[in-house]
Amino acid sequence: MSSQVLSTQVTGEAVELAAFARLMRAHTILRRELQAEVLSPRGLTINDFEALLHLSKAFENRLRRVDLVELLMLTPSGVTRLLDGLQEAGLVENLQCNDDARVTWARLTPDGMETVECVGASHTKRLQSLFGEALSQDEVSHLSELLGRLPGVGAGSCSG
Amino acid sequence: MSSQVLSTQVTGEAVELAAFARLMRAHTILRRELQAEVLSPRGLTINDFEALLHLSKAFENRLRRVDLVELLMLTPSGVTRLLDGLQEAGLVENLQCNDDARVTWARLTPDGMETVECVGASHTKRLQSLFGEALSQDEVSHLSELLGRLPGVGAGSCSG
DNA sequence: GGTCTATACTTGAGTACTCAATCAATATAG
DNA sequence: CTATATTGATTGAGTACTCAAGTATAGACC
Repeated sequence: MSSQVLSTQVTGEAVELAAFARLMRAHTILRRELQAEVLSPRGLTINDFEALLHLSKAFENRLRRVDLVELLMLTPSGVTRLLDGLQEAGLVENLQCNDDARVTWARLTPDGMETVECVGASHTKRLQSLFGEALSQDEVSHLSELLGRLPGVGAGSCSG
Repeated sequence: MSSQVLSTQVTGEAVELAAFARLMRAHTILRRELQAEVLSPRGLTINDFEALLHLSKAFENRLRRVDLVELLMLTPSGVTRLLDGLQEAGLVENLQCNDDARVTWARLTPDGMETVECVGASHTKRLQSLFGEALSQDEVSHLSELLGRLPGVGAGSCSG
């Protein structure tokens, strides 16, 4: 039992508290940066883009509402409203399901496809520069791996 | 040049993309967990609590609006509205500044002090259990350190 | 077949923010 | 001392969500 463990427990300054605070800050900083530099010019939010991205990777570029609920970590109503906006922008279209009349697919339009490719490139580039400013590629991988071990986090990711 | 680097660059599946996605997910999961289990029962949001926490650590338990803007990563208007709520709840009070008539201090009331102590304990406990489920204490420290190196993240933290 | 629960999704109301504009008090410059 | 910029804070309007409630379809049991 190291003195470090002792001191963090006695003072109440748990490492978990600092880690959480930094995670919150990192989230806000990265989100704002991407929003301002990459997404806002195209009139998209982060979740708009993430939805398009997931659709672009999905079979036949279509996904059910519930799938997006899980992938984007939104409530069903949140997804409904998100897709309302993307439909109005012509990036996504509705598609009835023959097997189950309850579900309506959200499918990427050609416009949506083009958008996700174009925006995705600068999104990734900006992200690489933000992370790369401070961390090596191995460190980014390690960060990703640690985050992925947190309960529920690994589930929705695509790789790594 | 390893094949790993090659493949990530060619496919566009950059590690940074995965790291970002996981950071987003981790943020949402932790935030919801704490909101539901710890804060909601007391009618507080995460930022409410963080504001109280920062005030409790500040000199004479008081802080200017602009200080909270920096610490909580909110806009000035966001802080105004946040403090409106905390004042109504009787956890914070306004205090005019003699040196500079533009600033109004936000100061913790005794009620606010009690709240931050009580909520802070279960907040920390829940956080330790969430992180502890998946990560060793060293790994949490490492995670925190990596996050702290991201541009702008380290600035507002309180420790190590 | 008829009931009963579960699933997919939408709607209305409310909230926690944001941005843009504004105001007042303070510092700076001539 | 006056004009101008800067800083601290608030307000109105809009947004991206949430929760609670509701509708419609699907599947399960008897």
